[in-house]
Amino acid sequence: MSKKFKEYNGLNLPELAEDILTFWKDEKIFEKSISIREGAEPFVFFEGPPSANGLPGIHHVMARAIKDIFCRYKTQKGYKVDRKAGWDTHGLPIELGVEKELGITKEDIGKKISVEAYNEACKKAVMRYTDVWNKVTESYGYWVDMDDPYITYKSKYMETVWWILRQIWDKDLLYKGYTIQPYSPKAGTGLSSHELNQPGTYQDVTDTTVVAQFKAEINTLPGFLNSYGDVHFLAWTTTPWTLPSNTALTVGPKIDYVLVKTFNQYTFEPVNVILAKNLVGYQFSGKYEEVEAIEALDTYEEGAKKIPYYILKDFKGAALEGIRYEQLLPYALPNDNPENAFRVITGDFVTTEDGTGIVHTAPTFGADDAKVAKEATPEVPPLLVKDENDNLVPLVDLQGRFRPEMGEFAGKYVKNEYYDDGDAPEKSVDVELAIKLKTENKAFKVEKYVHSYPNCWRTDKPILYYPLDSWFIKVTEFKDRMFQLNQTINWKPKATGEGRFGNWLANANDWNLSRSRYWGIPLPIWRTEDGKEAKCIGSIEELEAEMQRSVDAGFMEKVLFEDFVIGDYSEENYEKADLHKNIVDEIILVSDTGQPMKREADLIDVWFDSGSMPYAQWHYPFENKEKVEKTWRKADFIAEGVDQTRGWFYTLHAIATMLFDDVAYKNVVSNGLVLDKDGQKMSKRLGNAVDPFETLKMYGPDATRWYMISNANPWDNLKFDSDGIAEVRNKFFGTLYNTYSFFSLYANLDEFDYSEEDIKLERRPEIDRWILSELHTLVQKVDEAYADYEPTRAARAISLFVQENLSNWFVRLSRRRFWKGSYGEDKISAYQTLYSCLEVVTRLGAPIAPFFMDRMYKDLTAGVVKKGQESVHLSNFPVADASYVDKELEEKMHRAQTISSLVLSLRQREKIKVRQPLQKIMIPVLDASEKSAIEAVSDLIKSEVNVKEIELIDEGSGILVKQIKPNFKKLGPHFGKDMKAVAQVIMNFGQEEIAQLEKDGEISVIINEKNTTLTIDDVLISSQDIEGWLVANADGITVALDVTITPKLKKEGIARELVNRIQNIRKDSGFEVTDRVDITIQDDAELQPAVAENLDYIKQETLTEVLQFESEVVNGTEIAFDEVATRLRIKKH
RNA sequence: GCGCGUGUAGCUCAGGUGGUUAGAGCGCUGCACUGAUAAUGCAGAGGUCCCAAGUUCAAGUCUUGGCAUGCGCACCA
Repeated sequence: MSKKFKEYNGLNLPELAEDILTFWKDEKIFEKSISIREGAEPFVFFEGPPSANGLPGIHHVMARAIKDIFCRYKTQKGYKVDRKAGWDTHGLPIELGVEKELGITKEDIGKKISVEAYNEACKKAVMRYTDVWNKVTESYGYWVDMDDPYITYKSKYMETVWWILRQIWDKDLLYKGYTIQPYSPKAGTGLSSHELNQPGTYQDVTDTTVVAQFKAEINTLPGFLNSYGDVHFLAWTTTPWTLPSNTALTVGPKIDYVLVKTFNQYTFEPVNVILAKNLVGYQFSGKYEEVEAIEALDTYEEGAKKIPYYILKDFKGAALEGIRYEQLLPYALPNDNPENAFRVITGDFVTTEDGTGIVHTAPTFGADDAKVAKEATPEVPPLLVKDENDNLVPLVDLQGRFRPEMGEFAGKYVKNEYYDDGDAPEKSVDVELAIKLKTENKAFKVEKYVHSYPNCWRTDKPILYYPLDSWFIKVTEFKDRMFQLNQTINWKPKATGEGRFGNWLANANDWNLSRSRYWGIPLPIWRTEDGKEAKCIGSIEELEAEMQRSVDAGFMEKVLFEDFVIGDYSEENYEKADLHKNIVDEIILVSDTGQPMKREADLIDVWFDSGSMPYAQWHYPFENKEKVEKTWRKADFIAEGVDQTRGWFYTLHAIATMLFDDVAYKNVVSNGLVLDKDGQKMSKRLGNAVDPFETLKMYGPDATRWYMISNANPWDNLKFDSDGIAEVRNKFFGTLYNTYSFFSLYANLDEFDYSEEDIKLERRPEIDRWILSELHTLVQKVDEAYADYEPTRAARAISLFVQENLSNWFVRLSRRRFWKGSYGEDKISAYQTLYSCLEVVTRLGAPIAPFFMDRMYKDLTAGVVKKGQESVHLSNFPVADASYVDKELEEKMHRAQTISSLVLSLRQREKIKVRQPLQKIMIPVLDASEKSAIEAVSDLIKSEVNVKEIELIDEGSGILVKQIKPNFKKLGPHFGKDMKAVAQVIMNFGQEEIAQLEKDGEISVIINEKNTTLTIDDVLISSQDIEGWLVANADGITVALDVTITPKLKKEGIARELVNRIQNIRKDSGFEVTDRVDITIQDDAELQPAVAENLDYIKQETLTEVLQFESEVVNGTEIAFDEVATRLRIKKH
C-alpha cells in the first residue's frame, strides 16, 4: 500500500527546518513568493540596517521574526513584498573597533596611519560578521534579499545622502551654529553622548566651589527690596573658572526666596543676601546662628565665634525677574547686546536640592545655561568676544586656556589637569579666583566639594562643556508638521507613538549633524575662509563641474575622478568616485566671487545615513525616480526596537517630512527588549546572553519564533526562558504533529485522498460542523490580528484552536469515526473535516512558524487529489467563510464541554472511573431552547462521560432547588444607594418567593421602608441543586449524576476493562490494527458473566473471531482489575 | 531629575465600555486514560489583583499620590 501522507517517527524540529531550508534554496521559494505576485499591489517594507560590526544576538531574532511575519502574511494576502536588506556601515563603534584592533588612538590618524588606510580598515571591519549575520538570517527563516543589499558606504548611497542634504540646504533649513557640547581640550575633539556613556567616564572629583555674592543694582530692585541698602544674590558654582563668563542668574519662579541680613565671614562686612528659603539652613550652617530680632545683629563683633543672621523678608522667585546686577568679574563684556546681560531670569530647571537656589548662568559653558539664556526675553547674550580674526570666541580657548582678555589669568589652563606633568601651578585658577573673590567681598562661602564629573575616556582628563561649531538642521521650523504627520502613523503600541515619540517631536531641538570623525559621509559643504560664501554639493556631477571651475581658477590641479562617467550608473563606474573624507578633503572649490572654498571638516551624523535609506537604497533620484516616487517613498510597514524611537524612527520621519512633507512609514511596530529569564538585561559581561545558534540547534527556528511571539506582545519586554520554548515545542508543535500523525495513519489505511466531492455542510455531523465553525471563526480572528499587527493574538488564537478545539475535543471525540466502520459518508466527512482544519492551520501559522507549517502543508497537499502550491508561502491566506460559522453551535458545544467537565468532576469526587458506565445524568433546563441545545449534543456528552441517558428536567418536575442572585448591572443604576439593601432582600428569598416571581414576573418588596416592585429581569435565577442528588455546577449549568451501579452496569464496566486490556496486549504483541484474533481466557467467576452479557461488544471492539474460556491458560498474560484476576492469551486468527 | 511603560497564583501571561465565584498554561498534589502515546485528560491546592487615598450603591478595571521595576532623555549650578 502506497502511503500518500508521509508518516514520521517523531518530531525533530531543528532537522525539519534544515530540510525545508534546503528545499527553499533549491527551489528558490523566496524568489518565487515575490515573482508570483508580479503586477500585484506592492506592500512596501523597509529594513532597518543592522551593523555587521557586531555579532547578532537573540534580540535580533526577535526583531527579525516580527518583520518576517508581516511580510509573509502580506505575501499570502496577495501583495508583492520586496524585501531589500541593508547594512549600516558608518559610525563610531566601527571606528573604535578598528582603533582597538590596530592599537591606535584618534590622535594617530593622519600621523601613524593615513586617513585613507584608516578608512580602508573601517571598510573591511564593518562587513566582518556578514557571514554570521547571513547565517542567522537564513536559519531563522527571515526572508530578505541579501544578494542586493544597500550599503551605506557605497558611493551611490552617499550620493543620494548628499542630494538629500542639498534639498535641505535649498529649503534653507541648514545652518551653522554654536552648541554646548562635551569637549576634550587635550584630545581637541568633541565627544558624543555615546562616548560619555562609556563605563568609568564619570569619576568622583574634589573641586573648589564658590558661593559668590552678586551685587544687585539698587535702582532696578522692586519696591519690596529697595529699602535695605545693598542686596546680594548668592549663587553656587563647582566650576569657578566659568564665573568670568557669567551673564545671568537664574531663579525658579515658584521657589520661595528670602532676604537675609548677616555678615560676610571673610570680610566681616554686613551684607544682605538673597537665596532660596529651603537652603538657608544649608548655607548658614556651622558658625552661623539665626537671631530672633534684627537688633541682635548690632552686637556682632569682627571675629566672633558665631555670626548672627536675620531673615528680613520672603518672596517668590518670579518677583526677582529682571533685577540687574554688577558683573562679578569684569574682564570682558559680551560682544553682542551687552546691555541685556547681568540680570535675573527664570528657569524651571532650578531646584533647591543643593547650592542656593540661584543658578550662576554662563551660556558659553553650560547647555542648560545656553538654553535658558536664549529663551529669556530679551535674550541674554553669551560671553563671547572677538578674536584676532574677528570670530566670536569664549573666554577659554580650544586648548582649555584663558584668553588674553583675562588679565592676570590669561594663558592659564582652567583645569590643572591640562598642564603637562610637573608644570601645573600650586594653585589652580579655581582656587585663585576664590581667593580674589574673598578679598573683594564677593565670596560668601568657599569649600571643597566632591561630585561626579566626566573625564575624557581617551585622555583621562576632565572634559569641558564648550561651545562648538556645528551644522544644524532647523528641526524647530517643521516640528509642528512632524507632529501632525505622526498622528497619521499607526504605532504599535500606540503609547510609544503618542507618548514617547509624540512628546519627543513636540520638544524637538535642532538636529546637530556634525561629527568630528573620519569614517562616515562627509558634509558636502564648502565654505570660504570668512564663512561668507558656501556651497552645498548635491551630486557627483555637480562636484565635477565645480572642480572644473576650481581648476580653471587655479585652485586645483586637476579634477578628481576623471574617468568617472556621468550618467553611467554601473557599479564599476561608481567605484571610481569614492566620496569619503580622505578624498573629498583634497578638493578646493571656488566661490562665486572667486575665493577658495574648503570643505567643512565634519562628517554627517550616521543617523542621517540610515534615515536616508528609503531614497538612498534606490540611488534616488539619479536612478529609480519613478519607482521611488510612486511606491517606495513610504513604507507600509517597518519594525525595530523601542530604542530606535529617537533613532531610526525619528530620522526617517524627519527626512520624509522635510523632503516630501509626508510620512516615511504608515505602520510601525516598536518591539521591546529581550531580557534573560530573571528579567535582567542580557549582556556579555553578565554572561547571560543567549546565543541564537545554540537555541536554534536545540529547538529549531519555529518553536523559538512561536515562543517569542506567543509569550508576550512584541512591545513588552520578553523574559527569555528556553523552558518556554520547550513547552511550546511539546504543547503546540507536539500536539499539531500528533494530530497530523493521527490523520495520516488512518487516511493512509483508508486511502483517503480527498477525491470525493465535499460532503455538504448540512450533511456533516454536529461535531464536524462545529469544528469547521470554530475554524472559520479562527481564520477571521487571525486575519484581523495580523492585519492589525498583533502577532501575539494570532499565535495564541491558533494555539488555542489546535490544542483545545482540534486535538482535545474534535479528535478525541471523533477517534472512533476514523477506525470504526466502513469508508462511508460519515468517515469521509471526518477525513475532509480534519484535513481542512490541518491545512488551514498551516496557512494561518505559516508566517510565524514558516518551516514547520511548510512541511505539514506540503505533506498534506501531496496526499490529496487537488494539489496545493509548491510551498505554503506561495499559497493564499485562508478566507473566512461566514456560512460555516454557527455561533449557536459553538455555544452548544461549549455547553457540552462544561457539562462533561462537571460530570467528570462528579465521578472524580465519587471515585467512579470513566470506564464504568453509569445510567443517567439530569440537567435542569430553564426553557425549550436550552433543552434543544443540550439535546443536540447529548450523544457527544454521553460518550464522553460514559453515561447512558441524559434527562432534562424543567419546571414541572418540582425537584429543582433554585438560587437567586440580584442582577447588579440592571438594579444598580435604579436603586443607587439602596443597592445593598435590595441585594440583601433578594438573597434572602426562599423557594416560595422565587416561584412567585417566576409565576407573576414580579414581586413587591419593602426596601428601606419603601414599597418597590422587583421584576424577573432584576434578578438572575439558576437551578443550583436537585434534591437528593449529587450535583455540580458552573457557568450557570447544573448537572446531577445518578451514581447507582446496577449489576448490569457493573458487568458492562468489566467488559470495557477487559476490552482495554485486550487492546493493550494486542498492541504490546505487535499486532497490526487490522489483524483479527482469537482469545482464550482463564475462567474467572467475576469475568465470565460480564463477558457473556457483552460478548458481541467485546468481539467487535477487539476484532476477535473466537473468544473462549478455559480452566487453565498457561503462558497467558496476567490481567487484574476490580475483583478480576486472571490470565489470557491472544493469537492471530 | 524628566518622559513613557509595567506591576494579577511559585513562574509566564489573559482579564471590551466599573456589576459580586478574577481566568489560562507551566510547576505542584492526587486520580484517570492508554490503537494519537517522547503524548493526553480530569480534579485539587495556590490570589490583601504593588500600597494608600478618592470617585461610586459597586473598583483588578476610573482619578490622585506613593513604592518597585524596565526603557528613553538629561546630565545640572
